[in-house]
This record gives sequence, C-alpha cells and structure tokens, in this order.
Amino acid sequence: MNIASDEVDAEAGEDDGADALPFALVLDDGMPRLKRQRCEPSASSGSFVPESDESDALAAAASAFQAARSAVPLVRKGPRSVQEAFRWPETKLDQVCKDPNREHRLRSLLEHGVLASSDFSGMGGDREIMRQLGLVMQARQWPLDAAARFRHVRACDIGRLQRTVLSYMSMNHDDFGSCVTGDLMERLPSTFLETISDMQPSEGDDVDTCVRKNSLIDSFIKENRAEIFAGSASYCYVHDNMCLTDRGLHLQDEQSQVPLRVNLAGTTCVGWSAVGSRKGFGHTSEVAHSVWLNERLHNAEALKEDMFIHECTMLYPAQEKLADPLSETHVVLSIKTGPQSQGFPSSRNRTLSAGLSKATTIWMGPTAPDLLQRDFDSIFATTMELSGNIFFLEDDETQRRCNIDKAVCQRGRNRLVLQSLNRWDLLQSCLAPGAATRLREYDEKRANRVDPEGAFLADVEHWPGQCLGSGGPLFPCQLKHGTVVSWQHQRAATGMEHLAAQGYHVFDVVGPKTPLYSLLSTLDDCKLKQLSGNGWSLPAVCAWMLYVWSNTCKRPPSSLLRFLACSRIRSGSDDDDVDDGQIGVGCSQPEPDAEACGLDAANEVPEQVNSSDSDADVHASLVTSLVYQEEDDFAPQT
DNA sequence: TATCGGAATGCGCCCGTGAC
DNA sequence: GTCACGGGCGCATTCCGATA
Repeated sequence: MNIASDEVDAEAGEDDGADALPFALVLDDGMPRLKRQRCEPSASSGSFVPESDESDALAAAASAFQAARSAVPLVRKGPRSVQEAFRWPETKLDQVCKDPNREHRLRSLLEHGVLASSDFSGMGGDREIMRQLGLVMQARQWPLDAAARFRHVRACDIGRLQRTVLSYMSMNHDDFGSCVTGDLMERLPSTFLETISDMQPSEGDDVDTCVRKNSLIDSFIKENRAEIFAGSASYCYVHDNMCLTDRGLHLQDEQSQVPLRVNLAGTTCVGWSAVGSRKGFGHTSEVAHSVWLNERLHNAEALKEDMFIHECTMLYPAQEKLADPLSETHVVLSIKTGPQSQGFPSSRNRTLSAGLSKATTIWMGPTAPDLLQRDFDSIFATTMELSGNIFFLEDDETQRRCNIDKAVCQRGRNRLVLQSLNRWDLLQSCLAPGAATRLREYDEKRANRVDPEGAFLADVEHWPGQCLGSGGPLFPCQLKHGTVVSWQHQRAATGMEHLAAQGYHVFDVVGPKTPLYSLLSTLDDCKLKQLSGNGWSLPAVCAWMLYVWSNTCKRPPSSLLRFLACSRIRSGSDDDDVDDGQIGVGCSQPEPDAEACGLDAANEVPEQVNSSDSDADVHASLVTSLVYQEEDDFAPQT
C-alpha cells in the first residue's frame, strides 16, 4: 500500500508538476506507483472527527463507508487545458455526484436553498463559489433557480479594500439586501467590549502571559455568549446603520422549508502562519477568533445555524481551535488539501474544516480521520497535467508596454533604452534590486533542472527554497503581495492573473467573467494581489463544500420536535439528571415521546423560535442529547 | 510648510514535520 | 536523535497626499 503526497518539494516539483498529489490517497498493488511516500495524517495533525460512538446511526454509516472503501480509488487525469481547468464548478459537481447517494443527499440538503453568512470574508470567495455552483445547477435544471438557491445575508471584514468589494457585491448583486460589517469586535455590546479590552494582553507581555490572558477572554466570552450574541448588532457599511448579525437566521414556522444556514470563514492565521509572529494562542487575533467561535456555539445552541465551513493555514490546529471547544454542539471535520491536489496548477495547501450542528444536521460521511481524508481525495484528487503558465492569460506584448510605462514612471528609467531591450532584460530592469538578484538565482536553479525548458515559475519576492511552490511548474502560493515570474512568458503575472490562479473567471477565454470583474477591472495590480492573496482557492474550497454538503442530512422536523421536547423535559427537571457522562452519546438516551410529554409538537417550534434569544438558547448538553434518526430516513430515493 | 496617516515598496525566517 | 526542508493573509521603511 502506497500513500502519495501532494506536497511539492523542490526536487519533485521540478520534474513536471505531476507530483501534486493528494494527502492520503491509497493505491493498491495493482495501481501505478507514485514517486514519493507519505505518512497518513495523524489525528494531531488536524484531521479529526467526533467520537465513533456518538450515535448508532453514525457508527453504522461509518461502517458502511469503511466497507465501501475496500474498492481502490483510481487517480483520475486532471484537466488538460486552461478551459477545462476553469470548468471547476461543473467538474466538482460531477465528481461529487458520481455517487447517487451523495447526489441525493446534496439535492435534499439544498432543496430549500442556502442562506450564507460569512466572517473574515476577504473578497467573498464563498459567494463566487456558490454563484458558480448555482449557475451549474440551474443549467442542469436542479430545482429552484440560482438566485433562490444561494442567498447571502452578511459579510464581514476588517480591511477597507475588502469591505469595498463586499459592499459592491451587496449593492449590485443583492440589491442592497445583504449586510457588510467591519471588525468582529464591533458586534460586542460596549460593556463587554470594554471588559475585554481591559483583559487584553499588554504590549510588553510575553507569549505565555498573552496565552493566559487570551484564554481568560475566551472563557469570558463563552460564559456570556447568550448575552453577547442575543440581538447582537454591528455597523453595516451598506445600510449605514446598526444591523442585526443574525438577521434572517431564525427558524421559520415551517421548519421543513428552512434553507441550509451556513457560516463561512477564513479566520486570521497570522498567529499560526510560518511568516507570522507564531504567537499561536497568544496572538492578538485570538480574541476575534474567540468571538467568531463562540458565535458559532451560540447560533448552534439557538438553532440559528446548521453548519460552518472554515479555512486556514496548514499549521492551524483545528483540533484545539474548533473540535475541542465545539465538541458538545458540533460534529467537526477537518482535512488538508489544495488546488494542486485537484489538477489545478496553483500552490495553496490549506486546512479546511467544517462544523455541523448536531441539533439540525447529521453527518453521514466517514468518521475516522484517515478515512475522511482518503475519501475526500478519492473523489477529487487528480493528476497534474498543466503548469502555472496557463494563468498567464494577458497578452505578452501589451504587458511589455505596460511594464515599460511603469518603469519609466516609477523608476525613472529611459523609455528608449527600455524599448530596445529584449523581454528578459526588460523584466530584470523592471524589478527591484533584490528581486532581480533572486530572479538570477532562480534562473540558475532552473538551468540546473533535469528539464530546463519545462514550465518554471517563481515568486521573486522570496529567495529560492523559502516559499513553497516557488521555483517550479506551479503558480506559487500567494501572499498579499508578490512578483510571480514565468520563465516561458518572461514577465511577471498581473493582478488579474493572480486572481485567475485562485480560480476566478476574469478572462473571457476561460468562460463568462465573474460579475465582480466590473469592479476588479478598476483596481490596480497591487490591490488585486492583496485581495487575491487574502482570498480562497475557489476550486479547492468548492470541493470541500460539496463534499461536506453531500455527506450531510438535515435532521427531519420530527427529529427536531423530539429534540425540543427532550429539551423541555430536561429544562424542567433537576439539572443533576443530565448525566455528563452521556453527553455526546445521543443514541443511548431513551427517546422521549413528545405526545406523552403533553406537548403540542406543532406549536412547540414556533414558540421556541419566537421566544427571546436567551430563552431559545439551548444548553449544549441538551443539544447533544438528540435522538438520531435511523439511517433509512436518509437513504436515496428509488 | 509641518504633520499625520495610509499606501506602496523592499526585504525577510524560524519552527514543525518527517526522513534517515 | 539529527537534520533537511516545507510552510507561508509579515514587517519595517519610504513615499505621498490630505489637512491644518
């Protein structure tokens, strides 16, 4: 049994780019051998799932899944043209729908559409993914049109540039219907905000002190979450007003008609990034993370949110940051992947996570960490047939003229001299001194490769060997700035090409442009790179979203009613009756009979929903005492 | 003209993981 | 246990425009 790696190391990456392989793809003896081996990710490395005994249904589903895994997955060929690569929305949907069970679950889950809110939104990559998926589903005549399927209620980002983009989308594509807010801290009531400010680490504090203080802040927010987040409002840049952050997320009278309510977030990873200060739990961004996390906790308890999708850097400790704090209310899943695992020639490995509210959803996918990673890879992993050169879609001659203009304006170079240079010399003339030095070092490295004429790209703002994916056939991993040079095109990538490398449709040749293009085309390269580096790889996150959705079932209304009845019984009884040891073992609880409890089930939901937030909040221990439906409830329709 | 704040620019690393 | 290598939404300085 071989386990292939998706990592692009310097040597393997120089060959042909075909080594961008999935993290835990298992190949049987009869399968083609891959060049490198890699250990399966351990639980501590970030891939994890809830306890296997969480419910009989989950265990049964996991067993069924493990049995199905006996079939050995083949590594499919990746896209072979730029047009094919940019058909990622269709491709991902096809890949996930190959299994009729997954397709059935996906259709069922999205039957009433998606209501999305996002935090740490960046340029709204989640919106673009859902817009693309909506178009594909519409073309395939899935029920409901695209606009009704994916709706957005709120986006949020601390950056002014990002807010400009998000506001543009709200105004032009939501008819001013969605909110755009700023810093997450703004949604805290002023009294709590003052207290937290007093508790925050001081400038001179060492890391241990910062960790301790951040932990205290997290505990404080968690303990007071109902008061903090009930009726929480924040200044909205679209409506120029204070808007509720949970607008539109409450359950409707007809619970069965409720859309899937998803929060999407790519939390700040500076504390965990290798280029950051590596303060980890002591970093200042931990407070905003705590606000975001405890809001998820609160929303799940108050039945206001069904799941969240989360993206962060590879070093993000998802177990400690997500799974442990949310163990009572959510099923938390996590994998490591990137576009390069899926045949999209751009380097951006990420830890992708999802949290499913136990109160309103049921996870039907594999439960073991390695199975989860392997199952995901078995669906989406492909060979790498392309290089990062496919993203150089601007006309080379037009770019040459632009570079000359820029060098004349910004560096005071002589236009006539520049015009006399060949493309390579012009490139060097346009670079900063340090970048030009690094360009030469990369050039030496390229010349020493086995195939010096093969595709070669590098970010010359990083020294060779420093930046993953830089100095190889893939488009290097993007930060918020960069000068990505293609040796074949002998020029640096433009801001639009950076966005293309993230999967955005910003060139006609790859299909209809994103509606965002009309705004993006007004921004300079620097801003485009800032947005792109701050953003998501759309194909990779799209795959993860579809994977999570296609393995998730909404808890049927009858199940929710039993849960609510159970909550009422427990609320009215001695708290000591709630056996902590039973938490997380929902199926082991005797199923309460709503009718026997004297509850009018049909009236219970609205009453619960319409009550004030604090009343509606359900203690986490109650959330976990759900009675799961039999797996048959979710079997595909025949 | 001095000051300030935001944007642009140029330069840069250390820790965890895995192979040996 | 050692060591090589991969991982990357940074940071400090300079520039520039707005304002008093």
